[in-house]
Amino acid sequence: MKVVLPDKSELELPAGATGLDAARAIGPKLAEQAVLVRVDGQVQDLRTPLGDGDEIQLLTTRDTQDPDALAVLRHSSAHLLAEAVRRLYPGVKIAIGPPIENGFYYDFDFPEPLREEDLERIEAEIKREISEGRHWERSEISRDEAKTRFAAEGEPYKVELVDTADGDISLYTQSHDGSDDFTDLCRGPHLQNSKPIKALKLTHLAGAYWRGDSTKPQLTRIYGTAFYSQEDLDAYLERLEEARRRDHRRLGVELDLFHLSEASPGSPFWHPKGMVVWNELEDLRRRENAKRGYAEVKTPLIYDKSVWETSGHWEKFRDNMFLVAGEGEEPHAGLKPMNCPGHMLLFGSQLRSYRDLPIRYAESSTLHRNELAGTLHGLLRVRHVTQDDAHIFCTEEQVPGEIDGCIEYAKTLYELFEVVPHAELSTRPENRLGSDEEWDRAEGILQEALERHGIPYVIGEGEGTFYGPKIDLHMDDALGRSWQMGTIQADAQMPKRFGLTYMGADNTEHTPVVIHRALLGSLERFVGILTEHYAGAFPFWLAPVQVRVLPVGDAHLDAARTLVLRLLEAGYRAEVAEPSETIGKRIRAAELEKIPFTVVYGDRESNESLAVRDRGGEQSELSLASFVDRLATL
RNA sequence: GCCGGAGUAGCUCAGCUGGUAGAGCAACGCCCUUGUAAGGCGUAGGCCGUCGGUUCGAGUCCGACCUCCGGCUCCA
Repeated sequence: MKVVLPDKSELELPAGATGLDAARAIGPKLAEQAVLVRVDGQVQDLRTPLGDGDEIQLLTTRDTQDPDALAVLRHSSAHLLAEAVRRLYPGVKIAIGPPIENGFYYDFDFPEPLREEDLERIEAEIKREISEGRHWERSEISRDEAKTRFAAEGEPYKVELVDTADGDISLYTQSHDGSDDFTDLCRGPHLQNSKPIKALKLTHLAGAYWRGDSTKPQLTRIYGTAFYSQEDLDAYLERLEEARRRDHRRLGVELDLFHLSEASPGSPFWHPKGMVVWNELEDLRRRENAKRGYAEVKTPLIYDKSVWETSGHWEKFRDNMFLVAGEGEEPHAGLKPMNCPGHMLLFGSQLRSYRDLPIRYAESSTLHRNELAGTLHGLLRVRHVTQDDAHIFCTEEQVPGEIDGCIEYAKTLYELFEVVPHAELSTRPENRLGSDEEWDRAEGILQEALERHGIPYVIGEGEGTFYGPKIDLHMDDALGRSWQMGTIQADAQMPKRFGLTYMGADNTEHTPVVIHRALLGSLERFVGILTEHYAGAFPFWLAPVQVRVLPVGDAHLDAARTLVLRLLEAGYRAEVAEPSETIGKRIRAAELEKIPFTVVYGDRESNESLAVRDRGGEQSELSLASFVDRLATL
C-alpha cells in the first residue's frame, strides 16, 4: 500500500504497516524520535495500522511546541503518575487521566485523603520511573476480557469506563526490561518510551467528581505538566508568574481600584479610581445605546414571590436567589438576579401596538445572585452583578434583524478594547421551559445569525438558560481560564408566561419575542478581565489618573497646580504629586500606578515647553497646547 | 456546596520542636529642595481570621465556624 507524506511524495509500505513502520522506512533517526502520527489531520498512535492512501505526518520529539505532540507526552506522563501512585498507595483505585491544556491530570480514589506534601514523593517516584525507563505497548482486547481484567484488579472505575466506551477497547502497557509495570485502559496515543519526557512537575491537587457528576463520589485529582525540555517547563512557570502579576485581584489592590471583604463576600467595594473605570464603561454603554434606539429604564430590586413564580425563577433559579422573609416566615419575595421580569412587567403595563415594536429597554441596575461560596472569584464571579443589560421586545419577523443589530453592536464594543472574544452557541439545558419545537426554532435563529456574520463558534451543549438558547461571548483571564462575558438570548417563554401581547396589523393580539442581551456582560467581570488584559495599564480614556504633574521643588508647586487646572479644564483627569519626595521616587510611583503621562515641571519648563514622560519611559518636550492636542487623539 | 491548601502590621512575608511578635515596603514626622523607576534619620502601627478546647502558659497543639486561594460541581 501507499501513504502520502506532507511533501505529497508517496511511500510504499507493506499492508498493515503502522506509523512507526513508515518512520523506519524513512530513516532510523526519525523512527527513534517519532512520537505520533497525524493521519488525514487526526492524531493516531504510532502502533496503529495505516490505511492505503492515508496522508500522514510524523511528529517527533523536535515538535516541542506542537499541541498534539505535547498532549501525547503528557498523556504518557499521566500513566507514569498512575503507576507511581499505585505503587506508593496500595488500595488506591484509578479512574481517568487525560492530557489537558498545559498539562495533564489523573483522578484517583484514595483510601486515605492525600495531602499536598505527598506530591513530592509521588513526583520523585515518577522521576525514578523515567530514569529507569518505560516503553509503551498497545494491545486491543475484547470488552469482556477488559472487564474481567479490571474487575480482577479491583478497579471499578475502569470497569465502568469499559462499559460506556464506544468503539474498540485498547490497553497500554508500560514496562522496562521485560517487567510489566502498569497497564491502563486507554485510547492513546502514547509515546514509544519515556525518554522524551525531559521535564515533569506535579503542580496541584484538587477534588473532582467522578464523571463530572456531583451526585457521584468525589475523587482526588492530581495535576501535573510535562515538556520536551527543561527550558520549556521553566518558560511555562515563568508565564504563570507573569499571569500572577496580571491578576486583577492583586492589581485591584495595588492600583486602588476596589477591594473585597468578608463583610459581604462576592460584593466588591469600588474605590474612587475603580469608579472612574466603571463610569467610563457606563458612559460608553449609555452613549452607544442611545445611538441604537435603546431607552434606559429602571425597575425594582425586590419583587413579590408571585412574579418569580410567573417567570419560572422560583422553580428554576431559586437556589441562586436571595430571598426575603419575615421572622419565622416562608420567603415571600426575592431580590432580582436578572432584569427580565421587571422589563416584562414594564412592557405589560400598557397596551402595545405592532407600530411600537421593537421596544428596547436598557438597564444596568444591581442584580444579586447567591452564588455558591466555593465559586466566588474576585471580580470575575461575584454575587453583586451589574450587567449592561437590555431586553428587546419585537415581532417574530424582527428577531433576525435585532439579533444582527446586537452582534454588530458587540463587535463595535469589543473592537474598542482590541480584544476578540470567542463565541459559543449555548443550547437547551435539561432544566428548561418550553417545547422542543420552540427550542429548535430559537436555536436555529441564533445559529443562522452567527453564520450570517461569519463568526466562528463552538456549541455549548446544554448550556443555555432555562428560558432560551444563547450566543455567548467568552474571554480568557490571565491564566487562560475562560469567562462568559456578553450574551444574546432568544426567548419565547417569558413573554408568554407574563401574558404579554401587542396588537398586530391584523387587529388580533400577538405575543412578542424577547431578546435578552448584555454585550459586555457583567461590568464587574468586564473590569476584572480588562485589568488582566491590560495588566493594569488601562488605555488613556479608561485610566483613573491620566496625567500626573511633578513639580521639581516647592518653587514650582503653583505652576504645577495651574497646569493641572488647565488639564482638568480640557477634560482630563490630572493631579499634582507634591514635592515631598524626590523626582525619582515620584516617577517610580507613577510608573507602578501605570499612569499614562507624567509631566516633570521645574525651572526649565513653561507652558511652551513641558517635559512629558509616557508609561513606557519615553520622554518628549512639547508645549501645553500640543500636549492637549495629543491627548485629544487618544 | 464538595476536595485540598491558607489566614501574623495597609502590602509582601519571617516567627524551629508551645514561653508572651519581627523585617522590608507603604504611612506619619523631621532633615534634604529634588531633573525622569526607591535620598537620610526617626515615629507609630498587630484581639496572630472568629469562637471554643488542651496546657502553668497557645501565633504555634485540637475542634467548629468564617473568609480567601487552586480545582470540581454550578453558573448569567
